[in-house]
Amino acid sequence: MTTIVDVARTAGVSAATVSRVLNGNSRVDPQLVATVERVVKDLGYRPNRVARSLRLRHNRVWALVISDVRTGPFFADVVRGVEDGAYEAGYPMFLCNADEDPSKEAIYLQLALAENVAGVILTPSGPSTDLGPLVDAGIHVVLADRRLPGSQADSVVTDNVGGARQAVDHLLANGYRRIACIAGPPRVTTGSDRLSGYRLALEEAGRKVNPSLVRSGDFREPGGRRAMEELLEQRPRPDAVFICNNRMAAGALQVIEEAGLALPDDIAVVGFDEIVWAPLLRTGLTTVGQPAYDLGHESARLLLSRIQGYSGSARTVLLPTTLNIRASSAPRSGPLKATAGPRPTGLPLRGAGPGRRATRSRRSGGGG
Amino acid sequence: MTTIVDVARTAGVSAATVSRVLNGNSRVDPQLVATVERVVKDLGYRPNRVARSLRLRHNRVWALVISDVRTGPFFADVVRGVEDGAYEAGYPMFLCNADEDPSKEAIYLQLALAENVAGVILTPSGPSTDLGPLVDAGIHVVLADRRLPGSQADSVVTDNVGGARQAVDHLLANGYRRIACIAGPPRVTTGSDRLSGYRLALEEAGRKVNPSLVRSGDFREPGGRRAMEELLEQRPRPDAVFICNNRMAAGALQVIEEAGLALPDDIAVVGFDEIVWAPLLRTGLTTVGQPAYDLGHESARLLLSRIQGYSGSARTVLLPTTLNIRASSAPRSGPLKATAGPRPTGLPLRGAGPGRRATRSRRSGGGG
DNA sequence: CTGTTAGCGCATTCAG
DNA sequence: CTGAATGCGCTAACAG
Repeated sequence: MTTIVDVARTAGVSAATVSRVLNGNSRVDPQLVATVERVVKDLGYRPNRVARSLRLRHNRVWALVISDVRTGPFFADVVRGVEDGAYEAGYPMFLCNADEDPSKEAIYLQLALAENVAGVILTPSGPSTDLGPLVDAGIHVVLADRRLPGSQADSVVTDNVGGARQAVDHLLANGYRRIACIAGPPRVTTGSDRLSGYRLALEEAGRKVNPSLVRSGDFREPGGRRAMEELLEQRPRPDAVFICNNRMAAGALQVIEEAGLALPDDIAVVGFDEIVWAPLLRTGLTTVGQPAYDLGHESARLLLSRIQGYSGSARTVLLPTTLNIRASSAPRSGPLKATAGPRPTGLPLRGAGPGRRATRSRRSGGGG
Repeated sequence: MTTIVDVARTAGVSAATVSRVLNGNSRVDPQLVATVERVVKDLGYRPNRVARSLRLRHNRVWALVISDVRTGPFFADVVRGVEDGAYEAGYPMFLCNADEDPSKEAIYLQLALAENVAGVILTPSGPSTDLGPLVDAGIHVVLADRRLPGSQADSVVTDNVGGARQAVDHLLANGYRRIACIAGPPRVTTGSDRLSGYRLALEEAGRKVNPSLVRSGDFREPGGRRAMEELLEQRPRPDAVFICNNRMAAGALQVIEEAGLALPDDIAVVGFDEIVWAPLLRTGLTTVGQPAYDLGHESARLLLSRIQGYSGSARTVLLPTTLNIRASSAPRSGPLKATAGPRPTGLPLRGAGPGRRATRSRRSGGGG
């Protein structure tokens, strides 16, 4: 391994001079600069980042602590957004899968501390995530995807309440009345916010929330399966279901198919998170799309601005969702058993075929 | 920030002693051990990993250099497999998206060098990837997913040749005769190996490869679209297509749908990479599944064994693929225009409906 | 068993 | 403008 002193020796200068030309923040005789640069090249010298970090007392690295890269395409896209931002800014990035496990998350946050990273982008595993030690150590933190009530960190989230509300509004408008919800885990804000949106939409429409139509999954396929199985046992059966993420949707759709039910006639479905395959499904799946890549990239941008010295109060970036309407939520056909509430409005009979692929976008507050 | 000397001082011992109790590789008076451990706890002392790495002259970190986390579920699963292995072994991991770009890959490999990482798991961007500097520096390298002909590194790959051959065999057996191929980029072995498998299957069946039925994409959706558009212009049209990864399959399926063609009657399809949504597609998609997570995890295992001192010659782990048969490749119906070759065998008429979901597994050599 | 000493590779004083 | 000296926080020699 060739060090800075090797370069200094063969260039006939001191290590300090080499350091100066390498970092270019000090005046050095152009002649020496040339010599040093040539020697650096000849010897293939690469500064040792570990030594540099020790000396500088800060480490040019970020840590990204998320739940799981595998979670549908969503987190993978977020990761890529962050990685691009980190790369552009010249920071490598630790990838840490906390896996919804607070203790694993804690271990990774301690790592961030021990590595003295420049910043952390974090998807908190729950409300008890403790940012204190990081903040005390002067390590910048940006929350991505999930809020952490009570914390003072910058955060970037999608409009979960608005997106969910829009989805349920859409189902109501299309004539569905017993709308179920497969919600996420309540301890994370993506879980609770989407459920809030569902509730809000129903309440605003003057209908009350039927607790037996709300099931809570864990954002994974088996949870979606279980929840859907339970919902299908309800009598009367729900005529629609809003599913709060794509992995649960995959599980739920399998159950629906195995039960021999058809979308949307037997049951309408709207999922959360857009997927490439949505239009290619047996019945095109209506989804609430999130700008996952942007979410990651925006988090990176906020982190970078903090690292570069911005010290205003905590910023919250709210990203809009998109409702991608497909056949799985087409207007209801058949008789309406006016279950409750008003609004037996004139409803179009089965308008949208599988070919319909309208996309509406809406920017909305209310992220809470 | 509290350092080892702070601990030493308040415990009334030397820094060396603190270091010894922390690393536990030397005998220390139990009484002192207790004192030190309590002080460590009281002060919330966390050893500085950067300083430790500098002193030890090796960094307890891995670098994972892959093409793109977002590439379908495949790389995300690989990443997770690696991450789990790294976590279990107590190593954090840099995530580096080389993005099929040799120069970006080179930058990340230099980073690995400058960070003096303990090991690198790499999906080479092409044949010119240079492992030399890493090897010279004593940094262990494991190749994952793609081979690097000429290198001496351990590698973990799936049986791309065998998987592709099996897919095409399956299409042949089901009566398809003009079987097209949307191949990956030839500079990576996953691209070339799958194409080889396609060729082998045809040749073994005594049919020759029609170059106008082979298109090469870039493993992404737009490439799949373009390739499929070109293939559909061929006259006579191909009656089946083998698509070498899932993102290209998504693009290709959209084109097929837009053209108003039905699977498998107008054209049969087999894709590479299993996806959760495959059984839920309009026509269930037959896929060649790869054990992506295992691939990552196995790579981690090989890397760890090297780090722990194993120094035998290069190992190659070949992982089996699985053919997941669904409706998109159901036995051909309709007349056979005996295009060429023998084998106008008696073929069953449209056996498998959408409900069929048989799965065959086959272990096979020939990874080349 | 424990403390003292030395240095990992680098950037930054402080003199010159 | 440049070089010598200093120390980031830690562990490994070496004495004691």
